[in-house]
This record gives sequence, C-alpha cells and structure tokens, in this order.
Amino acid sequence: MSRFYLTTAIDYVNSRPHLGTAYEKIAADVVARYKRLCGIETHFVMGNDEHSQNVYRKARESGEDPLVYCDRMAQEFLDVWKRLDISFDDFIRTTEPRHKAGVQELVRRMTAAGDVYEGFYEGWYCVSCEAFKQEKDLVEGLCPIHRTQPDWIREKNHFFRLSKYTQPLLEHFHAHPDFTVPDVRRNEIMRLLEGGLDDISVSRAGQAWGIPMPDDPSSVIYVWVDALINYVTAVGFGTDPALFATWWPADLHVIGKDITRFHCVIWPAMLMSAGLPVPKQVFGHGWVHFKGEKMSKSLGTAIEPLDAAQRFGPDPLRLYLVKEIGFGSDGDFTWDRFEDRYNVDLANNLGNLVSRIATMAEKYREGTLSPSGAPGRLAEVASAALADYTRTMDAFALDEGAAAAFRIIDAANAYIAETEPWALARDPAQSDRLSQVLFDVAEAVRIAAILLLPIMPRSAAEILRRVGESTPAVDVRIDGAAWNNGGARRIEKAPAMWPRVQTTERTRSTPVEEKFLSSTPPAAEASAARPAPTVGAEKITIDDFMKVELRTAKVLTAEKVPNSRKLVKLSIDLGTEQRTLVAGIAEAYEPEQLVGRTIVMVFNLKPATLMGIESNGMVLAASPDGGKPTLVGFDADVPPGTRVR
RNA sequence: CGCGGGGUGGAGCAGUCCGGUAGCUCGUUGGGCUCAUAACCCAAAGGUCGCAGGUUCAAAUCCUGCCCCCGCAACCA
Repeated sequence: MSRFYLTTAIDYVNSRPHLGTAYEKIAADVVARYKRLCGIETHFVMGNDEHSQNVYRKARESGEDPLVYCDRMAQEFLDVWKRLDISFDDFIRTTEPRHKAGVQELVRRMTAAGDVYEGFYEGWYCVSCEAFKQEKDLVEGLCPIHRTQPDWIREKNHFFRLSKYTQPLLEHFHAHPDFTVPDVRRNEIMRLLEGGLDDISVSRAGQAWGIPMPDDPSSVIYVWVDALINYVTAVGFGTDPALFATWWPADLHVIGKDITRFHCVIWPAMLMSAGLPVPKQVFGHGWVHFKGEKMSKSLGTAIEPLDAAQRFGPDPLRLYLVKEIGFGSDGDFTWDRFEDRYNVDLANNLGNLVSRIATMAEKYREGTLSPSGAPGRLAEVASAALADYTRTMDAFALDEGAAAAFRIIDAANAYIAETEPWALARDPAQSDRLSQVLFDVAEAVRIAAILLLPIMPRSAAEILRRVGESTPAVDVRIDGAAWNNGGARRIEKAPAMWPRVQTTERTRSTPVEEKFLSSTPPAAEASAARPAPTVGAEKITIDDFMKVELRTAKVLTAEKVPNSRKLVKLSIDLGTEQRTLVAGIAEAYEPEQLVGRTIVMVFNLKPATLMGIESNGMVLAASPDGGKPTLVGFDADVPPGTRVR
C-alpha cells in the first residue's frame, strides 16, 4: 500500500493559535483527509516549537517553569485543533525526550561528516534585550531601546558548513523541479542559491533552555535547527528505526511562505550532511489576512474568525478558507464574505438541495428511492467533476477541488428545475421517470458529499447519512464516488443543516473615531472584546504604580514621520511645558484628527529615539494584538498637565 | 534602490509563462417555478483589462518607463 507522510510547521508557543496558524492546519488536514480518502496510508504530524528564548523569558517573567508554561500552551493548541477537526496522527513537542534524542543524533552525524566546526560569533550584545544588535541599529553607540552601552561579546559558536551544499542543492532543484511549490517560491530559492550560501551558526552559548550540543554541553542547539529536525524525530529518527524506515522521507511539508528558505535550503542541506534522504516536496502557502471589522454586524458576538468555528462548527470556516483562497496565494478573511459564502454555498445551494431531495423523497416516494431505468445527464456531470476533483486535489489546488464538488451541487439544483419532479408526480404515467429523477438527484448529492469529506468532514458525513449511504463515512473511499445506479436508498428528512444567516444591510465600516466617541459600546462588543488574560502577571504595589506618572496633554501639532508607517510626531502642551513625542498610531489616526485632542501620556519615561526623533514620553492607547490602537480619552474636558491615576 | 505579492465590469478572483472574439462567483435588474432554508432556474445590463509609450496584421497577455495598493522586515517607548 502506498504511504503519505505530511507535516505542518510546528508552532511557536509564545502566542496562542490564530487564523493564520489555523489556516495552515486546515489546509494540511484537507490534504491528509484526501489522501486517506484515496486509500493511501497517511501519517499527518503537527506540533509545537518550545525551545525559543522568548518562551523561556515569558515563562520566567510570570515566575513559571518553562515546561509548565509549554504544557499549558500545548493544551490550548490541541483544544483549538480539536475544535477545527484537524485529524493529525501525531503531535510532537520539541521538549519531548524522543525529539531531543533525535536532534542530538542528527547533529552528531552532521559533525561526523565534518560539517560542523567551532568558530566565534562577535557583536554588540544588549543585556537588557538579551540580543545581539547590528551596528546600524545602535544610536550613538547605545542600545536604541535601553539607551545603554551594549557589550562587545565574543561567543563560541558552532557553525554548519551550509556553503558546501550550494551546489548539491542546485542540482537537487534541477533534478526535482517540484521540490518547492508553487513556482514563485521555487524561483525565490533558486535566486538565493545562485547567489551562493554562507555558513550558519547552529548553536548559542550561555543558554539553558534548549537541547545541548552533543559534544559541548555549554551550548544549546539553535532553535531553528532544533525545530526543523522535528520532522524526522516525529517518525522515530534516533529512537525507532522501524518507524523511521516506514515514513521517511516525508512526502510533503506544508509551511508558510515566510519560512520557505529554512525548509528548502537549510533543512535539506542538514539532511544531506547527515546522510538522510530529503523530503519529496515543500509547499509554501500564502497568508490569510483578517480584514475589515473585528466583529460581524449580523453575527453579533464573533470577534475573531476562529469564533466562527465555535458558532457554526468548523466546516463553514474550513470551506471558506479552502474554497475562497487559492492554495499558495494570499487571501482575505472578512465577515462580509464569510456570511456571503455561508449563505450562498451552504444555506442556498448545498443545504437547500439536501432539504429539497429529502422532502420530495418523503412526499413522492415515502422516503425510499430506487432507480427505475438509466441515469440522466447528472451522471456525466458527476463523473466529469470527479475527474477534475482528483486531478486538482492531486496538485494541491484545493480551491479547485472544492469548486469541482460544487459543480455537482449546482447541476443537481438545475436538474430539478429542468425535470420538474412536482409536475411528474401529477402524472401517473411518469412514475418511473420520477423515480429515476429523484434517485439521480440523491446520487449526485451523495457523490458531492464524498468529494467534500476532506474539506467538511462532519457535514459531509451527515449528508451521506441522510441520503442513505450505507458505508460509514470513515470507511468511504474515492472509488465510492463513481455513479452507482442501483439499490434502494432510505432518505432521511431532518432539520436544515445551515439555516440562512440574516445579513444586515451592508453598511460602511465605522470610522475609528466614531467608535471611540460612542460612550456606550454595544453590549455584544463589550463582552466579546475581552482582553487576553494576562498570564500569571506578578502583582505590584501601589508604590510601584505611583512611580509611573501619567498626565494629560493637549496635542498642538501632529505630523507623520517620513518613511515610517506607524509613527506620528506630536508636539504636546502639558500646561507647564511643551514636549515632542513619537507615537505608533499612524495606522489608526490621521494627524489632523489628533490636533487639539487631549491624550494621556507617561510623563516620567526616559526619552527614546525613534527614526531619529527624540520622544519624551509615551501615549496611552488600547493596543489589541494585531489590531489598531485606540487612544485613551475622557468623558469631559480636562486641563493639560493633570495627573492621571 | 530592504524582500515579496498585486492593480481585469459594484465586490472577490481566473486568464498573462505558449499574443488572436475578456471568463467565473457574488451583487444588481427582469422573467420563470413551487419540491426547498424569501431558497432554486433562466435571461439581461455592466469592463478603453492601473497609466504612457513601443513591438506586431493582432497585446489583458511581449518590451520600456511611470503611478498606485497590499503583506513581511525595520521602526510600535
């Protein structure tokens, strides 16, 4: 039996799952389910990347053991994946023993091949930032963030001879044109390779959170190297040779386009060095951008796209992401479009079709349909759609595969209008004809549902049940989607699967200041817009708080900082003095909107220089993750310079 | 000159590699039908394919220049 091993990127645990990470998992899940549908033994692996320094810092800040923090995040990720019906077979965490063992083994092999050597990494290191600083980032020789003198650090590092693999990689790309898809990604990598590769540092000194270098416990393996190796450790590299032999090399890595070069250059080079086969294919998908309003007007409470899964089940969201966005291209999520597709594809077309056939089966044939002759033209439509479906799905054109399934649904709706079963029912002489027409429609629905199984597993299984498919959904295979003009089918009439969503009148998006000025936000928004819970935040005393001097100020002038996107330069009146400060609110506010406005600022903050302008204070605003800031304001007029506490 | 993607009827997209009557979905308008979730079916209107040059018998498609938009990165103090 043929096998298929696919993976997604493993996720950083310093933020919770969001639309972007979910998109990747859903797309990969569709591929995995499709392969299983085709009867291919499939191994689908996802996981979490837990060794980043950010994770360590974040955990330590909240006084928590890093592993405990990671455990909690893993639970959060798993909960979301479960809610979205992601059918992974294994979930690997980079803190697991099986991973650590395999990582060390792989690095050992790279070392044995003579590809790892010791060297020194030198540079300016800011202790507060815990990071090296580029010369160009320093302001007058000081850390731009902390205004402190960084240390010149010379750190022992282990380097990987990536340069040695420039030529072998080029050859591999020429021999395997499909190694990196889609083409845009491949071209990018080719250009990079043609320019030649530099060796890379693969260790970090003086860090405790990570996997030690095999021969040098004082260094840990660089987190990216650590992370990439998950694809082999998840299938037993270094721990379970039989399992490894079964699944490696991977058939497909599904990743985001931003990390293409890690997967198409560094990763295969590492494998070549270790003497292991490289994966067969890497697919770099695009981004889904969440546009427009955070909340749907008609759906009321939802604020984040993943909430759509909470409210409607995962399938409408899955369908939207797969069908409306070319796999490989960027796409948008907007509530308007989501509602649109929900109503059109699911309520009006598929859902309504299921209701139509169920009602007619009950009304005209007491719920049982049998063929009475040769199938009508729907059979040809279905077989053409099936061919398109397998061709496009094999090429990972998931959107086209979904479209092929919906062509059957559209044709079935048209077929009903064309054959007019209600008219046939009035004429006893047409009884056989009616039987066949109804059977044809039910059969078309059954086939469409099979094609939709990978995309909407839950709903498609329910449809199959309703149209009398006797094989349980999990056992259905693609050859079951061949037209079957035989057997009696028991059709079940049941409540609508997707009731229409009442869409409100299309309204223009609310300008930001309008939201700001409305003193009583809609209740739904208030409850939905709950802030992300702070992770084990340490309590401070009132004295600590009082160290922060907040004051009101009036904006005198405002102008955008040239060449910046977010920054606005403000001159403000504090009553007793005037100051210049820089605020990152240009995306949400035009300079003209700011002039004359009263803001709240941190009065006693050390100055900082941003884009060459000294900023003497900080403006307070609510800043949602990934969203635009909203300035703090007052119900009534307050004179400039007033203390806020 | 940081990296990349894109500008096609009101909206979202395909077509661009390999020039040859501009296509799909939604929306709009008109009609039809009643099995169905005010759903379904048919038809129509609507585009100088970002701008300007060039190549060609012929350009959305090839060449040159320009404009605009969007991600990422660097700035969020």
